[in-house]
Amino acid sequence: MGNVTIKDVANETGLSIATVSYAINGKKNLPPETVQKVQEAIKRLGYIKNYSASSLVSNTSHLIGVVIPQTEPGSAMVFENPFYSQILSSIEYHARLRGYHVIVSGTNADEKYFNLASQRNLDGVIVIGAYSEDFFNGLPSESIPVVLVDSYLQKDGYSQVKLDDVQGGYLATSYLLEHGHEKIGFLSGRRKEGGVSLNRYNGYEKAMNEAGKKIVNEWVMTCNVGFEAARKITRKIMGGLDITAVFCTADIMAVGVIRELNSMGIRVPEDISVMGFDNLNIANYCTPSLTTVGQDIFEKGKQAVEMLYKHLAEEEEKGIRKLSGGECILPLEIIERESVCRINA
Amino acid sequence: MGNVTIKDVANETGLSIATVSYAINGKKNLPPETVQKVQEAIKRLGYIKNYSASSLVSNTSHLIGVVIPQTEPGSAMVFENPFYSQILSSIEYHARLRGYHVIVSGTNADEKYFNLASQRNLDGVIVIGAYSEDFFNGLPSESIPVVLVDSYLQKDGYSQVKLDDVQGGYLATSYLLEHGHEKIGFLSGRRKEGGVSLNRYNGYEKAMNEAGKKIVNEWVMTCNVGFEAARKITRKIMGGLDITAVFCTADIMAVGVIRELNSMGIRVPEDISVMGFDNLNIANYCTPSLTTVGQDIFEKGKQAVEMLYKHLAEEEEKGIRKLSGGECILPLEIIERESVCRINA
DNA sequence: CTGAAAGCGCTTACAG
DNA sequence: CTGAAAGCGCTTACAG
Repeated sequence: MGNVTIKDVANETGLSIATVSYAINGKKNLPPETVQKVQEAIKRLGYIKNYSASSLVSNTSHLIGVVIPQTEPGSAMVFENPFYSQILSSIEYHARLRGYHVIVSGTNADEKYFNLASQRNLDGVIVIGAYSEDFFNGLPSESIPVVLVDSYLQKDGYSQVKLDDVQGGYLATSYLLEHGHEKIGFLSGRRKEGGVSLNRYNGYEKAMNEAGKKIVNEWVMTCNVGFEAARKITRKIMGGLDITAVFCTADIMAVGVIRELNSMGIRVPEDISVMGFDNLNIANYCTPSLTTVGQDIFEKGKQAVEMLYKHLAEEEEKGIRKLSGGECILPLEIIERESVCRINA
Repeated sequence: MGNVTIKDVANETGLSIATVSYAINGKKNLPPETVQKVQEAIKRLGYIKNYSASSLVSNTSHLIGVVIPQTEPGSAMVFENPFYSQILSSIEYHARLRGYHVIVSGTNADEKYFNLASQRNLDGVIVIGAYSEDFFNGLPSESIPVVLVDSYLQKDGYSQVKLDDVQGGYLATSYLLEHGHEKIGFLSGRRKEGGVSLNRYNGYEKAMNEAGKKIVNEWVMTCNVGFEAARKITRKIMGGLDITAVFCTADIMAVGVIRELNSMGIRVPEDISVMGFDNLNIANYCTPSLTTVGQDIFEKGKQAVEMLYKHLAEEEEKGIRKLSGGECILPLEIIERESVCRINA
């Protein structure tokens, strides 16, 4: 059982528990032979540190919280969109490398998430996605580093990992324009002020304007960011539209669009070209495979962890709790596959 | 800050910390007015229980560990296969309903996972997938409930959540036979003794035997359980095989097969019918959509949590630490979509 | 270079 | 029905 304690190690070595603790944590610089004696005893006894105890006294738990949005209240977490699982796996991996464990959590609409931070003495929190302003109330903002991924909130003291979404929308649209498309649809989730969807729309608009192309109102479509919602809007609207291409701001939507166009007998890309955004695994799974704006999700998760870690290390070293509120903007690139073709205007 | 303690609540109410603790945990049955006084003070003060402290003294953390296999060592977690993210989301959700938090973790090949159980005082562990025998060494088996999901290890005292895989293989194959197929290929991961793949193979074999159909050696194919591996084996082997249908023991493989057949100009299902297993979301994403043996992943995650919870509740009530080592076998059903067609033999 | 001791915030026999 | 007190396993000034 895990009931070998620091006390047993002290007895075994003939040292005090204080010294054992110092040795374990590399605090005072003890003579190497003392440290070694302790390490040997630890191995011999199978000692394992009790984080509950150390967390209680030192106020650091080596635990980070990861929050993932819950679309349908009352249902499971939003793992319909593989984006979340992909970034979560990257976060877990990099946290582990740094010696942290990860508590994943959806959000109870009724309960304040950040209670968890106090209950568990979390060292930091990574928030993925967009939340309402009052989600962040009750967050001990000066006391715990928070990294926001893909959030459009501009909170002081919070670090951010994001994309240049305007640029992404611009890239995608330019790519379509270069391939001869002029009548280009746009499909996204709700375009909220400062949000990802609106930013990508702005990029789309910018590219269209620069190319001197008009955007027809009906080309701009909105639905939930999901596979089924995208199928539905494709069936109801997109099929009847006079467009040669559509830019979807999420791969999960683009895959839905392709799936439905296939069903309707509308050929992709011959009749309609489809462009996505994310470069998820599923972009390879559909036929035709999806040309998309690629973001590096693995890197995104890594950066989130690294930003957190930097704070934590600084805190420890200099005793600062002041957060820099840094920002990290990751690059984007076009990933060419089969869902877009060249046409002659 | 979260530094309102039980002591503050005691001061506020004029009660002792013991009584406050009793009130919070509903231990002795205190008079309702005492309990209410405490609850009011808690609300007023914004008291939040410190789990590090309670875990330290009571040896229960309200924390459960979830282990997910890591295919490529050194890379991220196996979220390539959406199965893992889907079940994880179900587990997190149901754990949360029960008041537990979830620590997700891949496995460092070098390190013993179960250290985590001691370090964090985990109340229980859910292990998803198959692991080598010595993964389980160092697990405090009598002291902490463990639920194995889709494991083929027969460990005493571990609960199991699984499928009737033989039955699943039988169902899939029978479905194909009923649709007139006789030359039916089989694609799975490595068929280890007692493992999921071998069991599904046995179901396949049984159905073929009962129908009086011979299985040709080359029809039985093996590759990694992944999209790319399935594509590759399709290109190299399956294309040249004299079969009219193939049963893949995982949707992620079936989707790879369909994708590659599409690329090769082999029509699905007209030239080759494809059958999957799992009923993941991606079964809808491909064209044609995938006919598959459906398991209820949401329910699987739920059962895993419930089995754990049952143990935990029993422990608390009767002080038993003896595990029942129960078993839960979930039902399977054919989900018809478009990737299988009827042929005339 | 090392140790005795206080204390982190809880829970839980035990006593009254 | 309620409380004083010990103790869970650590860390960390402080003293020597």
